[in-house]
Amino acid sequence: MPKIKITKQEIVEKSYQVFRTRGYHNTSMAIIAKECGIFKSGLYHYFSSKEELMNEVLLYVHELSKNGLFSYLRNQELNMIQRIDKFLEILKVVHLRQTGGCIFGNIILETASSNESFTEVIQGYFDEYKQALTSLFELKFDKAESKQLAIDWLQELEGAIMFSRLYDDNKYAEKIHKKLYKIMA
Amino acid sequence: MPKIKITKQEIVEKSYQVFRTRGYHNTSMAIIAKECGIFKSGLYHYFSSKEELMNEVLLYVHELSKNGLFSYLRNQELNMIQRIDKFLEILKVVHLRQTGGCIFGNIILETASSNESFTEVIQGYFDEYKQALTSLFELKFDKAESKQLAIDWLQELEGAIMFSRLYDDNKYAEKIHKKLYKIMA
Amino acid sequence: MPKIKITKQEIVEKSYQVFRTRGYHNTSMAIIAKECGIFKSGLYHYFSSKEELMNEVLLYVHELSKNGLFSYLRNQELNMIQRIDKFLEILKVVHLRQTGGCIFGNIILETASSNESFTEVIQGYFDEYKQALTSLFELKFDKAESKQLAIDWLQELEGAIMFSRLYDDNKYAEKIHKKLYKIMA
Amino acid sequence: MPKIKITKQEIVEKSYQVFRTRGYHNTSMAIIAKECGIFKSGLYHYFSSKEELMNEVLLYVHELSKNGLFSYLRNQELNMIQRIDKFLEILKVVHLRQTGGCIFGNIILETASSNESFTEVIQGYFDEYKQALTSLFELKFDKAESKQLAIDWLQELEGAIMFSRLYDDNKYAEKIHKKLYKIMA
DNA sequence: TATGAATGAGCATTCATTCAT
DNA sequence: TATGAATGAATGCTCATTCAT
Repeated sequence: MPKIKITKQEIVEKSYQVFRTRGYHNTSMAIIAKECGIFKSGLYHYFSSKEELMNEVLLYVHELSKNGLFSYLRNQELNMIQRIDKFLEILKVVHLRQTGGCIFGNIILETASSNESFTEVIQGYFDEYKQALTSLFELKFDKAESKQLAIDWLQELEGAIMFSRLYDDNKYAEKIHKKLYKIMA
Repeated sequence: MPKIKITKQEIVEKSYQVFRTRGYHNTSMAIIAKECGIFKSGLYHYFSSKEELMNEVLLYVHELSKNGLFSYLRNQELNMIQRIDKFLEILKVVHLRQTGGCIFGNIILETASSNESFTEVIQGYFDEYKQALTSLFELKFDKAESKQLAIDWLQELEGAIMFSRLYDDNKYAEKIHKKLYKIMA
Repeated sequence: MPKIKITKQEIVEKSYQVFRTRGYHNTSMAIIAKECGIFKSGLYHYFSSKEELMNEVLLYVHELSKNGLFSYLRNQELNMIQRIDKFLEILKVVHLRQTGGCIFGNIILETASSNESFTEVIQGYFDEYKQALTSLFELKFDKAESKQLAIDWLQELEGAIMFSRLYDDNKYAEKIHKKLYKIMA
Repeated sequence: MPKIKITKQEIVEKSYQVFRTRGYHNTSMAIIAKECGIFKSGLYHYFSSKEELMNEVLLYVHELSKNGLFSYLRNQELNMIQRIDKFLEILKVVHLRQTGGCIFGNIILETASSNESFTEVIQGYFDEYKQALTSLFELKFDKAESKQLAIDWLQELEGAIMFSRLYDDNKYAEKIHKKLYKIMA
C-alpha cells in the first residue's frame, strides 16, 4: 500500500517554484498547500510561519547551487572552458526557463524595504556566488581583478534576467552567459 | 471655505512612493488612502482599481522621466559631458536615495509571471530609456553599436540598483553611473 | 424605506451581552457579528480589534453605571433609604438575571494574568463604584470607615455573585444586597 | 536507558498552573504539551479531551485541599488557634502568590454560562470547603450559625482574591484571612 | 463629490482532536 | 506507548471593491 506522503523537502521544492513565479506577498499559504496536496494547517507542522518557509526555500536553493552551479566554477579537475561549459549548462536550466527567473533577485527587490528578514540569507547566496565566480576568474586574472569581475558579471546577469523576463526573451540572459567566454578568452 | 483636497496628481505621486518601497502586493489601498489623507473609497473616484492606479503611477514616472532624465540625454543644446552630468545629477536623486530603487525594476520582477498588466507600460518606459541613451551614445558610436551599448548599460544599471539595495550600499549603482564617462571617453 | 442599520452603540450593547455570558476568549468576532446581523469585517469598521471592542464595552457599562447605579448612591435629593431602594432596584436587574453576572468580575478573573489591557478600565469602574458607595456610607459613618465599608461590601458582592452563578441561585447576591440596609440601620 | 517520562500526575500538576494563570479558553493543549515537554497527541493518551483534563485538574486540586487546607480546619488534635494558624499558612502559599489566585473562582466565572461541565466539580470543592470551615466555626458557634459564617467567609475570600488580583495587591485577601481570628476571638 | 458603511472572499495562523506507526 | 503527521474547522484580521447618501 504505497501511502504517498509529501515530505518536508518536497514542500520546500514545491514552494520554491511557487514563490519564484508568484513572488512572496502574492503567494498564500493556501496556494502552497494546494500545490502540495496537503492542508494549510499541515504546512505549520513543518514551518512555523510563511516567513520561515520562505527562508528555508532560499537556503535550499543556496544549497542546491553549492552542489551544482557553484561547484563547477571551482572544480579543479576541470579546465577553464570545461568549468564554464558545465556552469552555463546548469545556468540555462535554472534561469532561462520561463519559471520566474532568479528567486533571490525577485525576492530582494520585492522585500528589501520591508521588515521581512530575507536580506541576510540572500546576501549569503550572492556572497558565495561571487566567491565561486572569483575562483573561475582567478584562472586568468589576479585576485582583486577577479573579484571585481565576479561582482560585475553577477550584476549584469541579474539585470539581464530582468530584461529577459520583461521582454519574455532569453536573449538578454544568454548574451551575458556568453560573455563569460569572452572575458576568459 | 478653502477645503484643501488632494488632487488626482497628488494621489499618484504619493502612491508612487508607497508602491516603490513596499511593492505592489504588499501595498493595500488602505495604506495609500491613509498616506493621502483620504478615504479608501475616495481612491475609486479617480481610479477604477488598484491595478489602474499602479498603471497610472508607472505612466506618471515615465512622463516625469521624459521631461527630466531622458530629456537631458538627447538635449542638443548640451555637449556630451554636459548631457551626462545633468543626467546623472537626476539619476542620483531618483535611484540612490533609500526609497526603493527603481519602481519599474521592482514591479517587473514582482509581477512578470502573473496576470497583472504592467509589462506593457514598463516595456514602454525602458524602450524610451534605451532610445534616449542611444541618442547619447550616437555622439560617439554608430547607430547599431549605440543601441547595444544602451541596452547593456541599462541592464547593468538595474543589476547594480539591485545590489545597492541588497547590500544597502550605493557604491554599486554609482560605479555604473561613472561608467558612462568611460564609455564616452 | 426604513433601512435598518445597526449602530456602533448597538454593537457595543450586543457585545456586552455576549462577552458577559461567554467571557472574552470564548467569544469570537464571528459570534458577535452574527449576533449583530452584520459581517465580521463590518466590526472592524468600528473597532480596530477585539480587544478594543471589549474595552469599549467595559467603558460603556461603566458609563451606564454612572448614570444609573452610581447616581442613586450619591443623589442628594434622596434620603438614605431611598438611595438604597433605588440602587438595589437597579442592581437586581443588572446582576440577578441569569445573563452572566458582573462582566467586570468575570473579565478580570479571566484575563488578569495575561497581556490584555482590561485591568485599567476595570479598576476605573471599581474605583468609582467604591466612591459612590462611600457617599452612601458617609451618611452615617466617617470618611475612613465609609471607605472601608465600601470596599468590604463590594468584595462581598462580587463573591456573592460568584456563588450565585456557581449554585445558580440568586440568594447569595440578594443577601448581600439586604446587608446594605443592616449596615445603615 | 533511563528515559524519564512525565507521569499523568505531573501533567495534571503542570496543567493546574497553566489553567490557573491563563484560564480555560486561553489555554491550548499545545501550550500544556509544551509545558510538559511532550507532544500534543501524548496528552490524549491520558485524557480524552481538554475538558476532561480540566476536570481532572480540578479534582486534583480538590484532593490536595482535602489533605492540606481542609484537613487542618477539622483536625481534632489541634486547638482553634492552631487550626487557623495552619490553615492560613497554607492559604497564603496557595492564593497569595501571583500565580492566578483561585482556579475554582476563575473557572466558574469564565465558564458558568457555557456548556462546559465544570460546575459540578467546582460545587463539590466549595461544598467541602464550607463543611471544613463549618467544623472550625462549630468550635464556637452552633451548627446553623457556623454554616452561615462559613459561606459568608468563603464568599468574602473569593471577592477579596478578585480584588487582590485586580489591584495586584495581596492586602485584600490578607485582610479576610485575619478576619478568621476576629470571628473566633 | 466625498463619505463611511457594507460586502464577502481571503489572509496567516491556531485549535482540539485523530490517525498511523 | 510515544511519536509526529494529518485534519478541517475556527481564529482575529485585511483585502479590493461597491453602495448609499
